[in-house]
Amino acid sequence: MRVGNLPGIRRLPIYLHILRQFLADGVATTSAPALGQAAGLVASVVRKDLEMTGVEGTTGIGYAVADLVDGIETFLGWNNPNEAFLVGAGKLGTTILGYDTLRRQGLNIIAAFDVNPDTIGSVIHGVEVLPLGKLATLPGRLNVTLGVLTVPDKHAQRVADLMVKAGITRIWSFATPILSVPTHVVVQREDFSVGLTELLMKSAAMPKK
Amino acid sequence: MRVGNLPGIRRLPIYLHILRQFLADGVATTSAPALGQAAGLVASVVRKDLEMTGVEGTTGIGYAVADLVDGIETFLGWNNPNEAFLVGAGKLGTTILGYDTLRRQGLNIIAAFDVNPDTIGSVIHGVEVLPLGKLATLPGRLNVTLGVLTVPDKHAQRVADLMVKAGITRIWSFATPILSVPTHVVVQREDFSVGLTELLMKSAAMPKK
DNA sequence: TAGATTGTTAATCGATTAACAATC
DNA sequence: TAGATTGTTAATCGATTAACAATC
Repeated sequence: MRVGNLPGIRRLPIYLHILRQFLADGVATTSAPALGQAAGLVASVVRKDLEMTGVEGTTGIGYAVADLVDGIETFLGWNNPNEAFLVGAGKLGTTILGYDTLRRQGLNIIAAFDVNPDTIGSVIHGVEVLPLGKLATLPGRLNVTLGVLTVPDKHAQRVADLMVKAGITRIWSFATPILSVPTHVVVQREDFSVGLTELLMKSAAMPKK
Repeated sequence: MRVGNLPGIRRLPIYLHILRQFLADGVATTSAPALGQAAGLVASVVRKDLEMTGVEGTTGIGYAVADLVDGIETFLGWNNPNEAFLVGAGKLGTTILGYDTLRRQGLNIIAAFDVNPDTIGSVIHGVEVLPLGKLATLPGRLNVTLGVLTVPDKHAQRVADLMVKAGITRIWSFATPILSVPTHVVVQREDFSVGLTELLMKSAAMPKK
């Protein structure tokens, strides 16, 4: 469960955005100082981060932008998306299903589950909504171990239990409760308020202009 | 722009969730070891984090749950929400406007802006949608410096420029591009893919069961 | 008193930054 | 050759963890 250099991994998507912009602008070669400039980081940290991906630069010249884009995407697993189930096809679930970008960022939702008879059987953004009951057997049958949890808070733990029982070992949760799961299951909790809080704290620490 | 102990600040909302659960369960007193247990952290880190908030415990006993809830909320600024404008009342913007929890987490959106004639004038989850043109003067008039950016990626930079010109100094952006802004403006970029990537990396690093 | 826990200091660990030889 | 940049090592910085005296 130890992941090498998480802060560095978090910066990779940022480089990717910048590099894609470079590609679009016809820039074929870049350098650690140039990327750092664009990302607001010093060159050393950029070099260390890029080293993770295994992409090599040329001394005195820099890096090929296309190599970096490809290398980062491969390292992040973005050009080999993971099949996933989404549980809870309500408002938030629908937003996620319609968020095309995620498909290019490692996530391929192949089915959704819900308890609402009105939504069961419908197709949301190309994904069919199945009755929650089917969750028990489908992950095992299709060998899917990644689940997106977008049910209301009060059902989160109960549904998480169902997911775990069905063989889901990786849960990306958008519900607020802290879920308790067996040790072999990894939960990533998405908490909007963290980013907002960070923003408020940072601006409070800013020198008044 | 230096913020003391950002990792610690990020953990505070987690404690808060656990503590609220304790309150609901009628638990009046807790301790660093107990909180650490629930959050998956060692007691020392919990004590250090709680120290930030200024809440004091009692040697040999622990902390009063209600004190901690109040102390953390106050420290995070959650019981004194910041007035904000939202720009881009599309799908994502609508989801944010309907996300009640944020109101209890420091965000009070008082108006939204859009260019779509169909949505202008409508009221989404209690918030009126105004024409984008009004953005130029309203922040200054109402002394609002916090803005939520939920426009499509291709308009993000242009709209950010408008926000900055209007006096917004804190931008919470849900658009993917890296925005360039003057140094007195703080941008917090919300990137869904970061959490997902973290989950995939963590589970890849897990021992196979 | 015995057990538990705080607040705080010191030790450890990991990430950031600076520096520089090698090289295009 | 002169300028620039990589890859890597060493120095610095900050966060995590362990330890413990004070105290309820």
